[in-house]
Amino acid sequence: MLPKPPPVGLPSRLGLRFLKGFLDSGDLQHARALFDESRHRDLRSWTLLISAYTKQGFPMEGVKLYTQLLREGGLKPDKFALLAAVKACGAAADLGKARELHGDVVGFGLQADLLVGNALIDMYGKCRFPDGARSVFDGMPHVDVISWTSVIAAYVSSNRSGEAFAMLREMRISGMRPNSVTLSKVFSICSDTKSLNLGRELHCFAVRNGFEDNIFVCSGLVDMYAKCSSIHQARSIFDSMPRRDAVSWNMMLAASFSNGDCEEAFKLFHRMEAEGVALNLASWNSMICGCVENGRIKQALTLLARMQDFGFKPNKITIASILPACTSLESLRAGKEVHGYSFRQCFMEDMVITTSLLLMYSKCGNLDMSRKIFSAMSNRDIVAWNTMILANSMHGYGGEALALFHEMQKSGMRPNSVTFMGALCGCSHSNLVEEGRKIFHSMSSDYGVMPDADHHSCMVDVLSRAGLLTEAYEFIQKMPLKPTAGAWGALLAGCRVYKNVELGKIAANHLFEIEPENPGNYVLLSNIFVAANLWDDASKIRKIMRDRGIAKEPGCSWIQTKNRIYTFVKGDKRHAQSDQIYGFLREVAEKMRLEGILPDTDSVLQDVDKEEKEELLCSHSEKLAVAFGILNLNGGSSIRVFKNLRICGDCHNTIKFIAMSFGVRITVRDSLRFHHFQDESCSCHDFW
DNA sequence: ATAGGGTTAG
Repeated sequence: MLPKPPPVGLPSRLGLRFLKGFLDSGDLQHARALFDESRHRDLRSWTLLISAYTKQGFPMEGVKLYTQLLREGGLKPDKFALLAAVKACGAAADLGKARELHGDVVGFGLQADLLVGNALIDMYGKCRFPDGARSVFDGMPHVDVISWTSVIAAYVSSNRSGEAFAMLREMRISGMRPNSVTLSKVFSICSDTKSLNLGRELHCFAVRNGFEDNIFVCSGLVDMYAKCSSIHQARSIFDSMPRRDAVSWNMMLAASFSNGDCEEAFKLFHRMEAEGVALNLASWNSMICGCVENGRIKQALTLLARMQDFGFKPNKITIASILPACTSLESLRAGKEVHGYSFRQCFMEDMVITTSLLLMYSKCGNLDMSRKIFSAMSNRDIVAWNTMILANSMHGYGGEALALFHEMQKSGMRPNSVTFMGALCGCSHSNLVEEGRKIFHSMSSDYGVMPDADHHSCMVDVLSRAGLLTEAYEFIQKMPLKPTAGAWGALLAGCRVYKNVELGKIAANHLFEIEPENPGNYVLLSNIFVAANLWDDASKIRKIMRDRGIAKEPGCSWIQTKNRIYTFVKGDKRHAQSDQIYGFLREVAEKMRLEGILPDTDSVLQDVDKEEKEELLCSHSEKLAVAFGILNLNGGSSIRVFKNLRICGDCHNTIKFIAMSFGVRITVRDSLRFHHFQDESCSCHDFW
């Protein structure tokens, strides 16, 4: 099937034919090997290979190849080689290289060429440098629709909509008629800024100018209306289109998903298949991504398998869409598989993918792997930094989170609102009160980022966890925004830890108003009463819960060993190893007693006697899962347990004891954070 | 040779 590699040193004409053969069959690796071996590389081979790298999604390689051509080729790049390099550079979005290439074009005297000029404009636009695009445009002796459109597109992609519209006006004044591409570019301004009215105006403009039946324009309109949350308009345009291609269908798929209507999306997808629309990779990706966004993880995975049955190979977009699914499943196994695939496909240069991997590993409990990936990243954007900061905070490494926060700024990155969430969250989990205060106040004064409700809640958390409950309460009262459930919830949780009944009641009453259905708040308040021996108040709360039909969310823990996930609820006896598990836990409890570690019975809801309480504690789901993990270690040295609620104090003590006496590293992810038990301590320093 | 699908907080 494939052309055999020719012997080294073939005349260049023949070598080129073989090179083309490899490239046509998409075999970049063989093409490159042939190219590297060949003695007579002509300009055409260089150009072909650069374009091929760009087309296959590895533009950086294309740019490198161009640099190599200049350095060692002994050949002078012609117009087509430059065009290929400019395209590669645009796809790589490398502004530094873009400027160099611009210089080369001028050096070779090609800046007046229409094709080259347009390519330069496009390149600068993709590098998010519209001023560069504009200066190329202004220097061109002749421009066409493509030049105008590309400048407008450059402004659009940098969110400079004012200038984009100004250019559109100038274009019309100059007598140049916008074409369908121009229009669809301008539509995306409305999509991004959600300006429905502007979109409607442009829609009218399109109709007046005879673009009503244009497939490009209509697809753009579908997308624009959908993004402006006007799904009905989007649908009616889609339905009235005289012709539709895969892109129009894909737009409508995405529109349905973003409207939360998965059923409709699947209906459309099946209609595509039935009507013989050529499904492409983007169609599958839209389906997978849409399912993940709407929490339909299983369906997303099924689609991933099915698309491969149909002969489609997952690309970077597929991987970036499926990784959040692995993350939300907390499936380290699936995540690792995707990591391996990404590595083999050379996707690890892609920041979106590496950032997703960072998050996947940290949410699955493997922070070390996140750190490895992060330190291997050659480029880091704001999202990558934010994710790494947050990962450290989640795992209780507030000091590291703050170190990253400062390192990020040293590297010239400006923190945004998400950055501050991560940093503050790190402060609250690691008891860094002074640092938290400083950061919170610096937000508006030094960085011009207005703290939103979540930042405020996080700050309440910082104060409450440190036991500064009065200050936390005052902070809430002085908030310029209406305190959310998050703020009161943080205070209430602090009141439970520090046994403050008065403030606890205040916080709880606010929460009962804001979210009357949330059982957690009732349970917390009841726990506070129990700890203070206020049994009557505690039972009143339980009565209110009964009357309102609110049930405590059952605690549930799970652990993965080999290929299965084992789930445990409180008092679970369904497992084959049940007897062993309870026996193990009784032994541990006895050993702890001998060492003078007493059971922490504060978190038992019922007013029962002490022995019963201890019995109840012994059957908590997280203990069962940990015991199961230890019994099934099979020579392993670490276990990972997940829990849907917060870990209880007694379980925390017990698991710490188990980790120490068995020399095992135990990770427990509860509803708030990660706990890493190793030797005789937990990464949370008993502070959560 | 200029449309479409992707990553972070709660």
